[in-house]
Amino acid sequence: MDAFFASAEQASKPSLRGKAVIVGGLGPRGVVATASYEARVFGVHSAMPMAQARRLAPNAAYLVPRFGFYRAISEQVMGLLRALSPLVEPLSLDEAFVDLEAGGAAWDEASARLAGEKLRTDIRAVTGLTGSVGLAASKMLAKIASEQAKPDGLVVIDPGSERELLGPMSVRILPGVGPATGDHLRRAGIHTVDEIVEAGEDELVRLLGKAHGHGLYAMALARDERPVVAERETKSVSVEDTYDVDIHDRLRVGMEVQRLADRCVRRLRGAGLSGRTIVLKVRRYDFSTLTRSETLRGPTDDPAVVREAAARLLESVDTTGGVRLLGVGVSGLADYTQEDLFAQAAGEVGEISEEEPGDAVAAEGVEVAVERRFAAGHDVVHAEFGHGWVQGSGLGRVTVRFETPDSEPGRVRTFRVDDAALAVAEPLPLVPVEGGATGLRPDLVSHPHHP
DNA sequence: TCTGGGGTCCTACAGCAA
DNA sequence: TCTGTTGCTGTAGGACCC
Repeated sequence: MDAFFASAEQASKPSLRGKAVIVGGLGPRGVVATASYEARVFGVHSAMPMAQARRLAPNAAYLVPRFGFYRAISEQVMGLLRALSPLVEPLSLDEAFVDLEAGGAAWDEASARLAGEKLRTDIRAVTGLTGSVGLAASKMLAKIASEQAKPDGLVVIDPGSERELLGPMSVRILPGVGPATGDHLRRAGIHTVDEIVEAGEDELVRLLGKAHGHGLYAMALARDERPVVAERETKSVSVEDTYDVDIHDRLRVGMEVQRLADRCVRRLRGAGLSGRTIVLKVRRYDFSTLTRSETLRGPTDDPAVVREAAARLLESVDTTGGVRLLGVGVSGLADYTQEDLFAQAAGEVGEISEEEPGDAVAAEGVEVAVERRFAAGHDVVHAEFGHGWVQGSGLGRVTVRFETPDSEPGRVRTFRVDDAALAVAEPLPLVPVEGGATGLRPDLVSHPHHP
């Protein structure tokens, strides 16, 4: 999908179409998740600190991501992909590999092109958004092709033309070559894919180590036999928070770790998993990051056990100077809980403390909590004016723009945050669906409502 | 106002066992 | 019995990806 989060927001909010839209964390330490193409003109791109984005594009619309909304759209698209082949490997909410041959959906270039164009048409019809398709003989090349196809295009890499295409390109297009490896290669005088080939496999292994060296050399020769894998097992579950300001108080650090442990266990249990290894992650004031881990005798999904392990791990960490991030994770997963049978028999399995919004309210005050409820970009409904979205909030006020995916750009009105006529609402489907049925997940859908 | 959150994979090293 | 090799497990860190 093209600029997925930003495009979904533009489709949802007519007044943002054709405008610079930036989706990401809005706090003082947020980063950009997705910038619309209009915002990219200003130099804004993914992973850029939000503060820098605001300097580059002060007049853009800044929105918080709505993952539930994106997930619903993603599931529609993944459904279309699975109709092409059972071998679909999602990489993220907005990207997937499809083995067209395995699905019998394509057997040569012409049939592949046809399937790709039909897919693009279907994506547009079902979601109202544009997607791009890359067609090639391997995952690496399909990925490169889809990058070239963006936005709203289709690119085929003909079998036989791969080496010629790849040769002059930067090493950075190869999967697994990021900033660090890119620098490493550059210092060795290797800038292009051709220069990797010239350097030879032995030299690459010497520079980058065994796995990476062999792998990259193969990629440079356009040799990529990695299969499309439909189901991959989860290997770890983790949660982490970056705090708006560093935490210095050791007691507070301990409390945060407990909350993260609970959140992590909630996710673990939600997935029906348990795990043996507990990991604590600490990022300090100077951005230095360290992890501490402990492996238990057997897998657990007991919040008390995870909390205690995390607390023990914290004891070995020096937090003087302050911490900016804390995280708790569990790996060594099993899909059953062989676990603490003794504790269970004794009825000692801990309870997970109740949801945190409550805690946050207590800690930060009602004003902030209410403003958080009306987060920028989220949908609301007003008894008199109908469906809209929060354009901004602060000082006890919420500014709402009243419009829906299929309306004209709407008008803006401001309310008090405690206005009884104003309530949080679910996103509306981007494409009107006949017969009352809707394409979105039932729990994300509310009824169209016009002011 | 520098730098999110959720993952995966690889490497290196220590300790232990065969 | 001592020594060296190998392989596995646990731990820590780093790179990369979206």
